[in-house]
Amino acid sequence: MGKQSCLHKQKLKKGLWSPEEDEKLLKHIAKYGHSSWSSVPKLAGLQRCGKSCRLRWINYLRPDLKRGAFLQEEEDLIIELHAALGNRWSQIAAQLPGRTDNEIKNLWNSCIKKKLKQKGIDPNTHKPLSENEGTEDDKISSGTGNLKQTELDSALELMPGIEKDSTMNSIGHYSLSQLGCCTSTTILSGSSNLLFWLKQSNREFGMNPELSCSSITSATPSVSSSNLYNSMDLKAIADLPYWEAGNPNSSSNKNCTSINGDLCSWPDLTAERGNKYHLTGGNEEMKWSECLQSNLPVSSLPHCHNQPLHAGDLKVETHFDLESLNLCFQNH
DNA sequence: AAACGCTACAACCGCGCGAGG
DNA sequence: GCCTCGCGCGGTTGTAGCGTT
Repeated sequence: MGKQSCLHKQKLKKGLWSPEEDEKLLKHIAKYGHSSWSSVPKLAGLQRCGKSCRLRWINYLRPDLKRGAFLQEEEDLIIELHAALGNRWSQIAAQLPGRTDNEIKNLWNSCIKKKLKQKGIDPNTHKPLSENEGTEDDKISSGTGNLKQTELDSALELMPGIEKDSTMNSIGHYSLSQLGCCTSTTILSGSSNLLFWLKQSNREFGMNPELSCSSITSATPSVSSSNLYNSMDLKAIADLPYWEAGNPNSSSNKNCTSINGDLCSWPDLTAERGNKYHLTGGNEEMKWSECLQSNLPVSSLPHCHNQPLHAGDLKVETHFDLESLNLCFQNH
């Protein structure tokens, strides 16, 4: 039997919140904060459960909420993020400042789904409705919040020099959203190499220094919003020879990607790749979508320093060989 | 004016997970 | 290792408001 609803524990009020209740909750949180939601109703003098108070605060009363209709740009971003993340509403919401997961979920179910269907696009797969077969079977069953196999396959298509092997599976898809700029981290199980790549869809570049892993010790590799990309073509950071997993802080092997404290670095592959994967850019303007489709040497691509990033501008996917990742965590 | 249907939004519910005892 | 508790997430249901008949 599942847990009982908090409303069963005692006679608590359900349904819509009155202005008086809102005021009580607002006053209480303004004065004392909400360190423990379970104690909020009692202290605030509300006949509600803590869960209900939390929901009311997050979805309605929070001062940083953006009210009003969604902009077209926001809808576009939601569709884009949903294609990458699926129904991970909280992760999607984290990319839209002032919007709640509930709000986005409602918009999706009541509006966006319908619009996509009208355009002949399956809202679940983001593919034309006619191509919709076997999607359930494509899902990978292990791990947390997995990519669909089809998503993994299409992502791997973006990886120059990477050939998918039969043991390569997505086992986890973790949010970087709390960091503001990036959307996801994926951990690959069974892949032989440590892989990084960045893809951005339909937006121009604007990013700057240094990929950084700021929470490697918490088993959720992530990218700091404050120090991002040294050069734009992170898709080139792929298919590295191996990762010096046993000693991530060592700089002895310059050909390895390494994690050194908060800094994640990668080798200049110029020599090995005949300039194809050179990580420093040129001065030309180019859209990322064009980069992905081009075979241009990366060195001819723009090098954008100190340009502002906006939520949703980037999709960063960081792929780790699981075994190496575990070793890394042990070493921290 | 009343009944009905539709839509968008608010709120609830069950579950999983992690922390702490 | 087990249990309890609190939190957060995603799915689902409830409800208010509006338009149509």
